[in-house]
Amino acid sequence: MNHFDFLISHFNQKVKLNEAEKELLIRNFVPTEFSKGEIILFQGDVSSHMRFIVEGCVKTYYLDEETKEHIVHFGIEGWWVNDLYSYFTGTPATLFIEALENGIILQIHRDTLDRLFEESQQIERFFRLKFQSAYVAFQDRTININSQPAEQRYKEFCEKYRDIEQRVPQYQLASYLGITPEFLSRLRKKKNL
Amino acid sequence: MNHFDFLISHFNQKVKLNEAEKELLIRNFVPTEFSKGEIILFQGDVSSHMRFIVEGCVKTYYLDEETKEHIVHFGIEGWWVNDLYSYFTGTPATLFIEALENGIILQIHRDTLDRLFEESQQIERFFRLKFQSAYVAFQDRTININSQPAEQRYKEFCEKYRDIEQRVPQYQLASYLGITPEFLSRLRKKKNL
DNA sequence: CGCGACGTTGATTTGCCTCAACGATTGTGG
DNA sequence: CCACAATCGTTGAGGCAAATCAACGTCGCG
Repeated sequence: MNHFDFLISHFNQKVKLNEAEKELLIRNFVPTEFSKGEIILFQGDVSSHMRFIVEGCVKTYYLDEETKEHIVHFGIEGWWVNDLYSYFTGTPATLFIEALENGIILQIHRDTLDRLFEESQQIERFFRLKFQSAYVAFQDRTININSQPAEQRYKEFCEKYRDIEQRVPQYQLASYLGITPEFLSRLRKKKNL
Repeated sequence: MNHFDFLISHFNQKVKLNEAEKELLIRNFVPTEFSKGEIILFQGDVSSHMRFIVEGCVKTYYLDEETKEHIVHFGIEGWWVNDLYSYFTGTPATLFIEALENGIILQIHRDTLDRLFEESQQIERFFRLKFQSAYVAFQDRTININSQPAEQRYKEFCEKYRDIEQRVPQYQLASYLGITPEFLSRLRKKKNL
């Protein structure tokens, strides 16, 4: 499947696009390759694109006191990645986005996307629905973090994102879960007995 | 100011409504009174309305193992309150919404609102923008919880929501901050020395 | 007045962190 | 193809933030 077919079928899971709208997407989303270790968005830069992962794996994180890495999200094929805060407000990003594998994203500039919204309510609707789910996922996560001990959170992550758990190093998973690599190691040990 | 003027000026902070659109809001939002202690949304029910607080103060929370209360949000005049997860997906709510004071909300049924979206792109846009900010606020909060100790979180809450801090009992604030009332008490004591 | 809701305080426990050291694996240049 | 470094996971000892449990003071209210 080519990149745009993937993008379009992704849209069609939420809304119904006509041919003209498909054309709009094809003409305005730009494919970009990235390689392992490459930083796609820098903290401090303004994020002015929406980015859809066609292939590969990325992490989104921020630095604590300029040193310690806190992972906020992972992303793989079929996910959108961004510092939405920066994208929406035009302020400098607090998050980095970095490639964990080689891959390809489709991206579109905010100005272009806003123009598409004027031309197609279906496209605007898609993003409304998308932001809704993103919100819901975050609410879920916040509830989870506050009410579950680390062990439970780890277990649920494995069930929910087996595909991601396999692809990222353990210390980064620990960072996502909000614990130290050492502690995660102890949890895993206990579990396997 | 009457309820609808308040609602309309709230919309106009984000989009530009014409007279017909204002009429749509006035005709389709329904004012409802609630009194202190009343439960506006029950866990287990499906949330099928968007709710805008015109007056009063509410808390949104869930129960942990059917016993312990975890507060997710507070809300006062000018805020929207909901279990968006339930609203978006039509599944039973995980959250309760309960009044901390007497007050009034304006509410609209999901089916009605979806119909308004068909009639007015401005109204749909307003909600897209609204969900964007809601998302951003949640991201901010998640980052905050993971990287700051309780003391710092308390301090920031007081600065940011002085109006709320004054209106809710201390043990509920503790719940929102993710700490025990006892520990919050110790923090406050330390602070005042 | 007396009861229940709320805040405070002390003693103890615990979940998770920090620091430090040590294998195992991978990759890279000589 | 080996040697060495770097990267990653594991293990142990000790420490700290915050929880738990229990008791007590203080309001406001029926």
